[in-house]
Parts: sequence; structure tokens; C-alpha cells
Amino acid sequence: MDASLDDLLAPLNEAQRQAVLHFEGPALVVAGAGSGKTRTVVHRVAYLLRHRGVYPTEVLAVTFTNKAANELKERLVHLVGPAAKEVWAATFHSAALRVLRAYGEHLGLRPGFVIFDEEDQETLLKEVLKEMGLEARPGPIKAFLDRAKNSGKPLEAFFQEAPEYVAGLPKERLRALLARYQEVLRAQGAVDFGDLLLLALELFERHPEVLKKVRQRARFIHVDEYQDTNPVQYRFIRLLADEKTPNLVAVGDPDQSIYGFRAADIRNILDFTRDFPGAKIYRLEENYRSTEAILRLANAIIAQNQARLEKTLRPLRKGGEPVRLFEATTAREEAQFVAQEVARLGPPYDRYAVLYRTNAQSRLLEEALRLSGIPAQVVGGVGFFERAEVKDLLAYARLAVNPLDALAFRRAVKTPPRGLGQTTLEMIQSMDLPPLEALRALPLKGGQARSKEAFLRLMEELSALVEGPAEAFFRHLLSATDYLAYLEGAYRDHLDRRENVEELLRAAKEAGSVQAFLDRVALTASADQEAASPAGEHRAASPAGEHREKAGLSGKVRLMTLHNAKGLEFPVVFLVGLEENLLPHRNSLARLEDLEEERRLFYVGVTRAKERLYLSYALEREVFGKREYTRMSRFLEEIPKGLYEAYDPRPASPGLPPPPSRREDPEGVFKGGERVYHPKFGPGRVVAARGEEVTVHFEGIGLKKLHLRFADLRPL
DNA sequence: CCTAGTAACATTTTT
DNA sequence: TGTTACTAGG
Repeated sequence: MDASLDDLLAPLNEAQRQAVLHFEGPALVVAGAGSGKTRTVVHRVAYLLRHRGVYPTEVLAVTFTNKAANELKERLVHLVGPAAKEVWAATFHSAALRVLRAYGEHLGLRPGFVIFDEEDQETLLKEVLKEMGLEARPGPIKAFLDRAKNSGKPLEAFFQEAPEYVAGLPKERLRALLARYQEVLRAQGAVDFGDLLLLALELFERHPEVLKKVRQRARFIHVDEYQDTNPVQYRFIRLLADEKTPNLVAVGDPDQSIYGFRAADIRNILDFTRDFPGAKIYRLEENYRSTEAILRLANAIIAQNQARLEKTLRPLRKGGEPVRLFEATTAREEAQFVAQEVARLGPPYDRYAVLYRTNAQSRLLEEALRLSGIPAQVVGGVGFFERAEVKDLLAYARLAVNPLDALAFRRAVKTPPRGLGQTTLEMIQSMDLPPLEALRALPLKGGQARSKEAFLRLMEELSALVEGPAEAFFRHLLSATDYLAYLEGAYRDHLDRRENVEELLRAAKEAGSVQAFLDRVALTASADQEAASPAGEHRAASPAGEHREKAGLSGKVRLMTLHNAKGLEFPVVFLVGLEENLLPHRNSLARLEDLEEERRLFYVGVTRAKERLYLSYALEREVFGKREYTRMSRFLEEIPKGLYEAYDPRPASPGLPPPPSRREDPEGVFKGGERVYHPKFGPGRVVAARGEEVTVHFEGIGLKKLHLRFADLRPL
């Protein structure tokens, strides 16, 4: 661990070296896609620690995902040794949470406060709407609330600027509604996502002694993806960066700003030198990642944007495969094209990523890949922690940690069903007591009385376990509620759900305490999943890479939204759905700034590719089960011809035949041993067939009993 | 109280 | 199309 400075600088180019050697004062690193940003960041922190006498406990590195934070630490440990574990690497939200867990009582936050996820947030809004006798959709209200909280403006100021009607509610009603929402939220000992940063700011502003302490932990601040910071995050950093000598290094790329809907303000990065006078600027424009063909396309795309700083990525990898464009007749055909092309190029499959604008597009792609027997994994979408069975169990944990959590209480009481239902819950809600106390006070008879006692006893047992390891907590919960038996009775696919429960136990074991586990759950993003990791060489050698190997995730095609692809790279990228109304999305056509953000999204997608890039669109696509005719994206039209070529592999090797149609007369047509295909479970073999009931073995899934009347089972 | 069936709704992106 | 919200009947 005593290697010289030369070793640290050797793998870097001149611009990177300059940035790495930056010591005190503000600096902006404008790092184009694939310009070795992560390496520069890691080496710079290593430089501070190794050669500038900075203590690990003085460094705060804010990253975009928790996974990025962990990787940063791992690589630092690799460079400077285990002491680097003390570096504070976190997302804005987990950093804020940590501050609140440590000092939140100054604001009157209860120690066990929970974080409500989006679903909880909407549920609560629905309740408040009902309570106030208002008719409106919670979705748009939630969007308004989030924007308000992310804007960093006082709620009053935000209301001033808001239109007279939001989500069909007059402004004044909305104001009252949100005030009530906030009140109920706190009464339940909860905060929502947007609150995390706001509360941290409030803490800093009202308690200078706390700010002073946190500043000591953040004498050298590093912010990644700075182009995607919003005003609240900006203020958070502003407060932490000491005025006299703000040792702040911001890294980002204005061309990759894609979170406008989350109030990210691209001006934060554009105005950096004004905000932090004397800031040094370092530009990384040499691209190590992509071939020249890919980069020329990327440069042509982004050059169409008006609002940007001139910047051109210089390719280090000359030539390369041409970028190919495929026109499909239908979205299904587009998906089959992807599968066919992956099959043609062959394994290892983690070289491939399929990127799309909306989550809904994943379904066809997943199906097509499965039909071709290609292992694939959707990153994001319905996350692990959003599965019903996982949320059920988490409800108990939440309630044990925070008895005021009425939402968790309701979920816990209802599942598994235990003889306390709708009516009882409504009574409890009307009682204006913490839910458990209300239940205790409720006079019940017979079976219900027994159910009540049993539930209260269970919660007491769980409370006793709540300070211990999370794993023990959940194991007790599982046996006390006989939860697995409940799953078996309630769900056809209980085996899958059982596996999710086991996964939860593993995650709990890793997290330690119940509180830590819940926090981690709340702040784990889809991009934090193991499966999100790219197949880059340097990472494949890391410990995380080995772990993936064992988990069997290394050999899978990754499917994800363009947003989730940020920061990743793949040898082969398919960018699908390049259609008007999809990319650019129909909701982003009205305003130029939105349109330009869509273009940046396209740019981000293109720059993920290292060797090969496929673009595609379909002339026909189903939306809500209704057929829609589409048109090629304007982003493709505006690219000079010659930067990509039309491609159609079909004449040479005929595409997969359309899926066989369902049999007309279901009864008795499947025979034992027959190969069949199920849209959800994929290919399988019939084990037994009795009338309408067929037992099928699916690869990697196991036995499933299916009713032909319902299951869309097709012969293969 | 619970379940199964039907009606209504939803998709832009996410820490 | 897939999921959730609501209702009637057991």
C-alpha cells in the first residue's frame, strides 16, 4: 500500500492526471461518456488519502446509486487498503438518512421513523382525499408533491407559481390536502422520500452544531453525476462545502442530464464556476469505451441540442462495426429480431443489453428471449422489495420498529388472514389511537377476541426481537404466522414466492439489524440490483463479479430502461423502440427542454455501447392492448445518413416462426412428454395430462399444474 | 370475514 | 394487456 505517486498516475491520460492531482478548492470535472470518469474519481480520492494526508473520515463521495458507492469503496480499498472503508460514500438520500438517524431527534423525529415508499405515499394520499371528501387521482397529486419537495422552494412559493387547478383540485384545496398529508405522515412516525433531504437541510439550518459535526466528516466532497442534481441536493452540498475553502469536486456531463422530471437542474453544472468562484475546470473528452462508428453517431445526435456546451468526444478506438438500424413491422417482430441477433452472435450473454424508454416495453423482449432459450434479466421494473410477499413481511418489521405505522399495521393484520377484517380495521382507524393500542382497546368476542390476542402477542414477541439480528426476527415471524403455508394456499406460484422469502432472509442477514434492513430496503434502487452490473472487464475481476458468477447472473442479457442504463457499459447494445411518441416520449413533445432531454436520453443509450450498436423501431405497437401505428423517431431522421446502415437479417436466415396459435379444443390435446410453451414460464415438457389439468415441468422453474382453460399453453 | 369474479384503469422516466 | 378496486355470495 506504499506505492508511489507514479503508480497512481500511470494508467491515466494527461487530463485525468490534472484532475486527480487537484487538491483544495472547487473543481468541475466535465467528463464525457466513457472518458474514464470513475477511474479518475477513485484515483483522486486515493491521491488525497495517500499523498495529501487526508483522513478517510474526512471524505464524502456522493454517488448516484448505492451500488456505485460500494464499488467506489471497493476500488479504493484495493488502491489504499482497508482504511478506505471509512470513506463516506453514499447517495444523497442515504447520506441524508444517515444524518437524520444520528441527529433527527433535534427535529422531533422519533428514533424508529420509517420511510414510506411510493405505494405508501399514494395510499396515504388516497386516505386523506377520502377523509376530506375530495375526488381526485392520487397519482398527479403525488407528482406535484414530489416536484414541490424537490424544488427546494418553500411550499408557499411553490403554490404561488402553481396553476389554479392541479389534478382537478383548486389550489386552496390542494394546499389543505397536502398539509393534512404531511400531518398524518408525521403522526405515523414516517417521512417520505422527498422529506429526507428537506429534513436534513432543516437540521443543518436550525442546528449549526450538527452542521459543524457533519462538515468534519465531509471536508473533501465529491459529487458524481452533478448534472442530475436538483435544487435541494444543491443546497445540501452548498451547506456542507465550507464557504472559505469549499473542497468540492463535481463530476458530470451536461449532455447526460436525464432527470429533469425529478427537478434535476442542468444549470447546477452549467453555472458551477459562477457558484464556486475560482473553480478549476478539467475536461475529459477522450473516449475509451466505444468504437469510432458508435461515437460519431453519438456526437451527431447530441449536436442537435441547442442548450449545451460545445463538446466532442474523441474516439481512441478507430473504426469498428457499423451501427445497424432495423425496421420491424411489429413490436413483437422487433423483439424477435433482438433475440435472433443475440442467438446469432452467441454467448456469453452478459455482453448484451437491451435498452428501452418505458418499462412496459420489457415484456415482449423478455418473452422473445425466453422463447429462444436465451437467459435474460430485467433490471428494475417491479423490484424485489415491491413483491407482495416481501411487502407483507416487511410490514411486520415496520410495525415492530414503529408502532405508529398505520399502513404497516393494516397490511400485517390482513395477511395472512386471521379473522380481523375490513370492519375491524375501520373501527380502529376511527379511534384516533396508535393502531396497536386501538386494537387492544377494542372489545371483541369469540374467535375475533382470540385473533386479537394472538396478534398482540405476536407483535410483543416481535418487539422483543427487534433489537436483535434481522434474520432471527424474520425467521420467528415466518414460523409464528406459518407464512409459508399461507403462501402455498393462496398462490399458484407459491414456489417462486417462497424463493423470494428466502432471498429476503439472505438480505436480512447481510443487513444486520432490523432497522438497518428497513433503511436499506427503502433506499435500494432498481439500479442497485446485482443484475444491473455491466460486463466491463475491470469489474468482472472484482469481488462483486465473482459473486455474480456464483449467483448465475453473469450469463444473462440485461434488459433495462435508458434511465437505469446510466453509468453502465456493454459490448453489444440494442436500442429499441426508436419511434415518435416513445423516444421522444409523447409527453415530452410540447416543450423544447423536454424534447432535448429525450435526445440526451438517446445519447446516453448510444454511448453505453462498446463494440456493436443496434437501433430499431417498429411500425406497429400495442398500447394497452390496442394497436397503434407508429413512425420512425425524429432523432433518427435528423442524423446524417452514412452514420448507420439499414440492416435486415431476415432474408438470409428466416426469422422465428410466429408463435403457434392456441389450440381450439383444449381438452385432452396435450400428451405426456410433449414440448410446450407458456408465455410466463417459457418452454417446458408435459409430465402428466388429465383432462383439463396438465402438469408441466419448466426448465429452471419446476413443476406447474395448469388449467388449459386459463393457461395459454401452446404446443412447440 | 373471505373469496372469486368483474369492472376500471393505467404507462414516462426513479432516488 | 396486466394489475388493482369493488362487489356479491358463501
